[in-house]
Amino acid sequence: MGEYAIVDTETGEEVGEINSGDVIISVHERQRRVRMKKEREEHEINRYRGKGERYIFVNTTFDFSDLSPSTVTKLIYLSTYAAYDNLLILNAKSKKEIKRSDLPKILGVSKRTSERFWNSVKAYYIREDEETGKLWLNDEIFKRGKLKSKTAIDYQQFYFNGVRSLYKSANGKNHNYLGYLFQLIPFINREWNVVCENPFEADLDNVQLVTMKDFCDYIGYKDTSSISKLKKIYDGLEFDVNGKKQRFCALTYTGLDSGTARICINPEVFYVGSNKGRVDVLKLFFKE
DNA sequence: GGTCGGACCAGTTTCCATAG
DNA sequence: CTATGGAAACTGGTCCGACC
Repeated sequence: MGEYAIVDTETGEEVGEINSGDVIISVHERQRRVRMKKEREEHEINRYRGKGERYIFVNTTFDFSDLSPSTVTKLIYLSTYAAYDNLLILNAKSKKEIKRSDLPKILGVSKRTSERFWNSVKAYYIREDEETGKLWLNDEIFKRGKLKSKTAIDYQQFYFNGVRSLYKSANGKNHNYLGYLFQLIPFINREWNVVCENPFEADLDNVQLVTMKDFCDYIGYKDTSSISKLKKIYDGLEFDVNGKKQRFCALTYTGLDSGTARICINPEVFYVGSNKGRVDVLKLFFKE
């Protein structure tokens, strides 16, 4: 059902329509995505792997922009329940499959909210086996286990422990803010875990960092008057790492202007770069 | 100029009623 | 009984004005 028409202001002719759920991105934004796709094809990386931790790869050519931020967060969290064949199971030992009716309990939301979540992911992101009720993640987006190195550059690596701990310690209202950053995964630098314009640049001098002001643009904030609120919220997003509290992301800035702050994501949640030493240094920023 | 905080509006979530 | 629609409550974003 069309809710709004797109009309040529000169001829008055109707040239298209906008439906509920459609997403509008600017020409500038679209050009950058095209450019980044090209960059991706020109780079490859050697992957650093964490100490026997479980993780899932998420295809970064998908930015989940057709989902609401809180839905993205739920989906990423749910993906940590995937087995190696992308079947969703409660835990690795019991192999008990997750059914649609289990979702409210796992996601920690009401039945109705779970139903709405399901309605937005069922078309593409998660497949339900009609006979058995088993749930499968779309393997174009999610992959567990080994990747062929040829395509490795296209994936971000999420750690189960970090994502789960983060999801559980952020109460429901903060799931939106987690989602904002999950949606920016295509813009996160592979080596340094900072939000930036050129995510494949390994040389720190050349990384074009994104400021809080740019971040507001990306996530659709109309002005920058909420930066200080955003800062407080992201500073307050803490989760448990081996018994110690850590921040989800670090906002670093020089001087007094927080509008120029840069955003760096805690590598305990996701990290795909190659250099373990860099990761360890990054971790310093997330301590209490 | 920038930051902060309150008021208002819009979007989300929950709860309940109703249909199937 | 489950699935869906809608009202009410709640949360988050914008606007705007006060205060550095």
